[in-house]
Amino acid sequence: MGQPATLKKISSQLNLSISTVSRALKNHPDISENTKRKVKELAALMEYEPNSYAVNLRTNKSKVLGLIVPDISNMFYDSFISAAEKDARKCGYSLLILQSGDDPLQESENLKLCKHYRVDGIMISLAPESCSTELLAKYQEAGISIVFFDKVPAEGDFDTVCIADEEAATIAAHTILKYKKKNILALFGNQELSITKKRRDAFLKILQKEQEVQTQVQYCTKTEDARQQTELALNSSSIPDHIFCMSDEILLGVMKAMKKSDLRIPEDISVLAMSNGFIPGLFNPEISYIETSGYELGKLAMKRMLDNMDNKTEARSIMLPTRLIQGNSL
Amino acid sequence: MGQPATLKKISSQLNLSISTVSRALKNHPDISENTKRKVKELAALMEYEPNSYAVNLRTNKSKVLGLIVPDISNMFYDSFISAAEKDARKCGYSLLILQSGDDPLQESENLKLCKHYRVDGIMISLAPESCSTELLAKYQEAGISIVFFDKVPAEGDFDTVCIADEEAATIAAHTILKYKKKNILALFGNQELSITKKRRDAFLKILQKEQEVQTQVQYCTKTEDARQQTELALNSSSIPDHIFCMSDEILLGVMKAMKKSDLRIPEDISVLAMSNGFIPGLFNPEISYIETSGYELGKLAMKRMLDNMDNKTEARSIMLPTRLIQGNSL
DNA sequence: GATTGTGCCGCAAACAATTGCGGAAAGGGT
DNA sequence: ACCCTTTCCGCAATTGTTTGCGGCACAATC
Repeated sequence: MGQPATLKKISSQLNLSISTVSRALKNHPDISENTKRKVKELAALMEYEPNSYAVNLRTNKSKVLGLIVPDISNMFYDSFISAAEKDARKCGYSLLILQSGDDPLQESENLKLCKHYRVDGIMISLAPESCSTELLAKYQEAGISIVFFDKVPAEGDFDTVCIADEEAATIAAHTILKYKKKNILALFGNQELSITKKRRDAFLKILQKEQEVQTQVQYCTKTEDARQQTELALNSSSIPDHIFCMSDEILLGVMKAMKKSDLRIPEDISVLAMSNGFIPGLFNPEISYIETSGYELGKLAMKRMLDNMDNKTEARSIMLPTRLIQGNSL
Repeated sequence: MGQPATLKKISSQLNLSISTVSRALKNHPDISENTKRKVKELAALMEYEPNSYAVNLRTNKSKVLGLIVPDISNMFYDSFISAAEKDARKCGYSLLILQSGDDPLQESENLKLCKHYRVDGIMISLAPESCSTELLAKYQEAGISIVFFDKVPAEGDFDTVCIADEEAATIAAHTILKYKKKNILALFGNQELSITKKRRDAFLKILQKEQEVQTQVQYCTKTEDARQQTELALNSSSIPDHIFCMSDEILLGVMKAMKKSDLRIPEDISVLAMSNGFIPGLFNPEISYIETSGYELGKLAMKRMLDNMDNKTEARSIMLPTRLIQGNSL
């Protein structure tokens, strides 16, 4: 019992051929009920399980999907992964999860790993300055389904699933206007990312129509940057009456700076964020936010991947609708 | 170029045998330098890569490790996974990550999946009421390295890696005594878990020696439970002068309740938690905590796993030391 | 000229599962 | 007695890689 059971071992025990055992276990009509019963009994006893390597070798399918994210340890991505894993499991797929660490080099290494493990599909959120799209296009040619999510390529004919960035930013801008805010500090992330550009452009498109509204845009890649930017603004001659945060990381920095000031939310200054939902609830008052759900995006992306592998539908972009979740910060 | 390159294709192009090509690529001394050069050039051109299924089939090794956690979307586990993935990659291993959802049934299904994919090792944090230890013992017999982490089995001769729970709880208790607290509300998690028992017992062992110190113990499985318990205590006739939180989830519930009251931290009531480090920094004042680092535990567990697979050392329990991180809540 | 040695390479089996094809045995019909 | 059908099963090839063994050809030695 030490070594795992194989068809060969079962067949030699029963004085049958390997092929007969294989067919018996698969209910092939050629095999008599009597033989089937005996084979199945022994197989169960020996805890036989087909060797997945051998099966994969023949079928050239692995039932494994590659999932590449910048960092697993991240509110957004971990909920994405959590959702994706659950839905993948339901359809018999497992996930090979790899981190790029926002490094283009490591990203391409990850892709090679996916190739090496011959995954059936790859879901990827790109690193900044990624140069992996050509490689991915080649993989797609070779029959691997590719789904981009969240950080998607700006160009190319690919399957993408992402937050409805323009819509979300538009909702945010309209909400801020509704509350008659006039002096807005808008904090965005890495301005190289298309996600940042999309959100910023849609946001500004609304606000710049209003002549009496002042909007100051700043970019901050990290929480600490956001804290400093906020502190600067709060100590400036024209203190903003509203702060907009493009992400959870930025919101955290803003709130750290707010703690040090004695401005009240929302009486003196209001706050609106775009968030996965966890962080805004931690503050008092709870921060209003436009929901950008990693969990929902994970479900959507996995659905797309599974559809894709069934019936090679053509490439298209899918957006996850967003909505305003009201806290008391506005 | 559509189909992936194989030894056979290379060999037929060069009029060599498959075995010669294989040996040439592996720098076997039997093969002439001339042939090696030609083979390697064509292999590079055709982007040859050994079929991992075929290799695995022969070697019966996969270079994949199974990693089973209750939920990926969790502060502690996502930092654990992040660390584990990085270190695994360095040694040529990849991770198959599965979620049990704290469900014993799904946990055993995950284990079967690991078996099916013939992983080289399994790292697992057990679900409550798990009944997987026998199965895991069997897998270990079959040659799969098993490392338990965080939620480890109470009994059995296994490799375990976990937070030094007793030490952490002891530090917590001594810290609380140092600040002369007399009326303590101590909130613990699911009392079925050995992690809870260990922390509670070590904690109480110190505090119950002190006659003038009152300690009220409550169990709360979720954030909301913790909030309710805290609210109850704050509205009771004897308001505690200190709250101890066994975990981040509990700390969140406590702080939600605290927001509604006008008690000041640390003047009116002090707080000490056990935490991964992220949550305590979000509050004002920052909460003091005993560090229970998922990231460090991930590094430690992966090291143990890799050691284990190299030189079958005997089973042992490893503890990750902890320390007090001072905020201003005490 | 026959033997030995060396360099270079191919055959075939092994890993495990799957499957088209063919074949033996048994039964029934003429 | 012969043929045909049905039932049940095995042979062998296939997927790609690895490896022990053996073998061919050419050169060197006795």
